Amino acid sequence: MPRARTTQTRATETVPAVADLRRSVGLREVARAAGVSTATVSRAINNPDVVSADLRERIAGAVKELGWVPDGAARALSTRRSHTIGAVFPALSVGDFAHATHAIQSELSQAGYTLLLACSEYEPELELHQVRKFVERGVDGLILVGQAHHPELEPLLVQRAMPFVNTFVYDRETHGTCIGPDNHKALVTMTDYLADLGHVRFGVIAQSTRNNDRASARLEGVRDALALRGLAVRPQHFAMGEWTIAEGRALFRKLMDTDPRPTAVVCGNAHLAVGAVLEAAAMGLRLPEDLSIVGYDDIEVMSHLPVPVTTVRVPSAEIGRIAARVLVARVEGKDYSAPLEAVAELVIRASSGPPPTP
Amino acid sequence: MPRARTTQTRATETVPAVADLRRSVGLREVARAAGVSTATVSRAINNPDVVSADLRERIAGAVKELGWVPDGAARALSTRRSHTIGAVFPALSVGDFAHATHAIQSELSQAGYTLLLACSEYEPELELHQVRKFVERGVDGLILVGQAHHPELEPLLVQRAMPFVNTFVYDRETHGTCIGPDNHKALVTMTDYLADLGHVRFGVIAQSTRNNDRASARLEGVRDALALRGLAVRPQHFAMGEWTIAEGRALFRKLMDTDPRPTAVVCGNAHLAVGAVLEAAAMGLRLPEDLSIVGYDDIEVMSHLPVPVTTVRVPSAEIGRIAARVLVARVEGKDYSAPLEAVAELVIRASSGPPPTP
DNA sequence: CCGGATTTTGTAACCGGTTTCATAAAGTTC
DNA sequence: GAACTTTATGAAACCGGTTACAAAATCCGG
Repeated sequence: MPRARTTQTRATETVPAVADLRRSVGLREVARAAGVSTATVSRAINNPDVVSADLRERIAGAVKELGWVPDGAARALSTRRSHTIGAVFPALSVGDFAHATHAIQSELSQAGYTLLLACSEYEPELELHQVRKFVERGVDGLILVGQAHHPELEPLLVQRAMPFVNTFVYDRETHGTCIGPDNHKALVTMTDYLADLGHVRFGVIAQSTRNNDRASARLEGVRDALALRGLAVRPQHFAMGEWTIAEGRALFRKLMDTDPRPTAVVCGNAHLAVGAVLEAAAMGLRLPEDLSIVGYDDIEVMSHLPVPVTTVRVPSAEIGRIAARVLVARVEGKDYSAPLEAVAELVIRASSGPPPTP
Repeated sequence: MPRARTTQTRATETVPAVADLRRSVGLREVARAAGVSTATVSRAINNPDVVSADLRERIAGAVKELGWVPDGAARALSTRRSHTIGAVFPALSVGDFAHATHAIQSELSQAGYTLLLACSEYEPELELHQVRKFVERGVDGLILVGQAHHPELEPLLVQRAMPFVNTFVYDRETHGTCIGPDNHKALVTMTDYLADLGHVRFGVIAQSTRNNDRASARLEGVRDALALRGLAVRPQHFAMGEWTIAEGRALFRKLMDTDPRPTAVVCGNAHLAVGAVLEAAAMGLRLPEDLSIVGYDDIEVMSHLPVPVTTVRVPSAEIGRIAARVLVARVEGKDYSAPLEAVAELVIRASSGPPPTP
């Protein structure tokens, strides 16, 4: 900014103005400027009440004047606290996780913490690697997704007494370390709802359950609920693939290419459901008269499609928020009790109804 | 490990076996165990070639045995490098940003860096705050979005010689510090395309341009392109709001509630476009016979709607990847030249065509 | 105005790595 | 084998804060 009066004087001296640029100001400099010891400056920052108002003011002045910014690394080294929380998600661009990330970040930021983010790409090996990196970075706690981790993961954390929470899962067995919906129960509920409407021939379009205990649990939910009624999904009515709209369309088409067709199709996630519903429309099938389609996770478009889609609403943001709070509390030794099971609500819309009467 | 021969002797002394649990192992311990100095251990880790194979092996053994993990804070303090990059996005759950985040993270991780993530909620004040926090945390570089920042932001970074890049914008003037599409140009192209089809009455549905120079630039693009042909958007054909599908529907309805109606509606982002298209369908309008609707940003659902939507494809992931690479290169003093302008490609689908012949 | 309790402040030892510089060991050359 | 490089190691200073402990200043009742 200060374009200065360069040409003003007769270019006699070469200005050594840039002088102090290199030597960054530290606590020592501030202390000297304020005429106190470094200990006092440190106290004035972290524990103002124990410093006399007089000095506190002088120090504040010096800090501002020198534009001092405390060095996080030094502080972390000294206090053994980085005020940093690491989160490892399987993917970052998936709606749920993106919303959770946002909530976590915002909650942490408010509590004076910073979020370190990494991605495991649904690979336990990579998850372990990322966690290890975070431990090296000195995070104060960790947020993970799911309960099924690499076998070395838990020992690593337990050994270092590193606080962590598993999100997007809930299970009475491990209450206290997990925060999320009960995936199994959610799909039992959904399946019961459909079965109660009279459906008997169920189809399932699922995302890969590889390294994904949430998806597995959901699948099991459908199976278990059906089994209780003596029903099962026929092999040709079951399809598994990626979690894209395109895949949803393709798999749905495959399911419809059978005889008899299923009368209710349960989709393992939102994108698959959107794909299935759009493909059904393209095929000229009427929902719910000809068949019912339901999804999992309530992204905005679900309720706006020509036929709004019945689904399970997962409060991702809330899960993130609670995870962050619980973790921060644990790190700081306070205790914060919150409901750890996130209720996954069944949202019934027009895409589901009684099976067609033959 | 050395569970020792505790019960060997007759349980005389109370075993202080748990002893070393608390005292975490540090470089010193490793050095002692390997019978070398700390300097050598440090070198064995960071600069293996200068250490003899013999010692290197002994040290590796000690490290593994003691389960030592280097302390990032100490290292950061000593090297003045945190191997950490901060990114501040206006929002995290928006598709573009989520994809970019993912790409950045993955790229950084590969280069041995960790991503710190924060969110500005489209508030310059908050952005500044987050950036400040990151500076304190000692990040090596910063990734921002847009070019319009809080006035104190750039000075803060420049003063500390902190490398940074602005993403999702491109502008010849500031080449070198920005990576993204030329938002203005993209919408000029789009508008020209529509005008060339014969459209004259344009409608615009835009997201708020408050603190969003990308959205503003896009809007200007439409205006400028039209002005070149002596055209302008009538006030009643212009609507602005949030960036949700619901809002898109509402605003579209409002635009259609005019006489004469626009024959081409340009939407400022993907969600608004999806909403507009779905509302058009609900209103029984045929695309593109009755009118054309186009969007910005190509999310998957755009191509799967009953009438696939013409839009501009923004390579968010690529933007993130390049940003990460450029920044890392800059931090490490290498130079890495990459195309900084991300081409925003016009994707023409069924939702646009010539205006109806009256 | 004194002795003891209380509050403020300073000194210096950490935190756990990296790195400079000196020294010891090994290798080269003639 | 002496003189000179080159290479491998160690001792100790340093990065920039925090904090235990001691010393100094202030307050207080009697």
